[in-house]
Amino acid sequence: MTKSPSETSYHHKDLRQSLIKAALELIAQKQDASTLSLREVARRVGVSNAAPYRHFADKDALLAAVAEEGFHILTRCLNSSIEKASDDPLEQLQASGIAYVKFAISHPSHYRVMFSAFKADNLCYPPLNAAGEEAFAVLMDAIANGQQAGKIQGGETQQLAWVTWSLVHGLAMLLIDHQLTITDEQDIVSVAELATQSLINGMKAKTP
Amino acid sequence: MTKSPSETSYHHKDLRQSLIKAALELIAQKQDASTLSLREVARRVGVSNAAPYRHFADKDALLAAVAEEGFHILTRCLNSSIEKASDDPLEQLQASGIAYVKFAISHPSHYRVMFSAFKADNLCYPPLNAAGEEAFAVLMDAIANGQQAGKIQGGETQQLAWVTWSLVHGLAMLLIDHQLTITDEQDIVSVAELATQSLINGMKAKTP
DNA sequence: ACCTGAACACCGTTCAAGT
DNA sequence: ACCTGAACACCGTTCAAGT
Repeated sequence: MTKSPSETSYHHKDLRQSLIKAALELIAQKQDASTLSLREVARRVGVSNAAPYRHFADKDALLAAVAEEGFHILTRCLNSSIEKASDDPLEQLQASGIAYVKFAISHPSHYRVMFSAFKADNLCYPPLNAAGEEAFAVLMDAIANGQQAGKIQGGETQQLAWVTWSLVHGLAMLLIDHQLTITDEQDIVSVAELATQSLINGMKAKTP
Repeated sequence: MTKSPSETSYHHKDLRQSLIKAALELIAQKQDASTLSLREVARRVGVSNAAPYRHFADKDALLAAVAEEGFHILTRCLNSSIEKASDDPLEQLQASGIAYVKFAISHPSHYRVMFSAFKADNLCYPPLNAAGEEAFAVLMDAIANGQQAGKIQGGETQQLAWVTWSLVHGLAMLLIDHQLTITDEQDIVSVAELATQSLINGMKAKTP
């Protein structure tokens, strides 16, 4: 009986993917992702301290891969919330904003890693950049739809999308870091509704 | 000539205050405050690794003191922006929002330390909590003034303040972390104006 | 080609010992 | 009372050496 390479303590089928998976599992268990160590990830996979360096340039590169995965999941959450909403572009925009906040509070540590890894001006991790822009594009498209339907004020679509992103990102961060005195899940959704409702109201096209 | 205690390599006049000051200086120099080490702070003050532990329980306690100082400065910035504004409560609210974002981008590392240290539900550092609430109270008062003047919709003042805080905090964080493709100082102010203008517009009392 | 073992330069933190 | 020196248990990262 010769063991297959994947069963020995030596070769792994795909150590790269195993490391990302282990990092995700450890991050999900922690309330503070900054305490995650590369050695800890290696230990969980059952590999030496140095092994990850065959697949990632450094710790940041692994976290970038983890962040990329997070943006893909976020994009799916946002798209699915829009599909579930009505045909009204304004309701779609609000639904995606609420879904955004819900995603963040459901995966707090993962969300923090996403936003400590993602830099719009940094071209070190192109797939991460693409994943981040893909998620942002959902918000931006929702606003563009509202503008084309004449329900949102015209003009700088990108700037309005930045403003919307700021609102949901800020609320998400304050909630994740326990900087608002809210704990009840329903109260969180209420504030998210008030926030998105207020901003969208303020961005509405002026009815003649 | 006997040297005074403050001049020997041994006693300091006020090592506690010197450590906070050194930490602030080091943080101001760094773009990433998470790389700040306690040993580095001790080295800059010219004291042993263990010395800080006579004045702070641990590294977090020093960072809490640094964060507290940050919230005091922020409070002064917000109040001063309101004093400079017109009598209109809505303009005062917008001015404080813009001042908030300007403070954050002027002291990015300090701002990050403030929001990684401050926890509304954590009573470990009461002075930090008080300083954080003091800054938040400026925003909340501005909104309450707008409500009393009949210019902002009535109801949950605290929730509206949370929403406003979310907007400026989110914009601040996205700017600090270079997640928006803006670098020009004037463009930043433009977005901050658009953001605060849009939200305030959406929170306005309905004119009969 | 892929991984290990051992090493280097750092941490945060503790504690006996010095003044 | 306040600080030092040395130690402990951790890191991230590198590199010769193993398979």
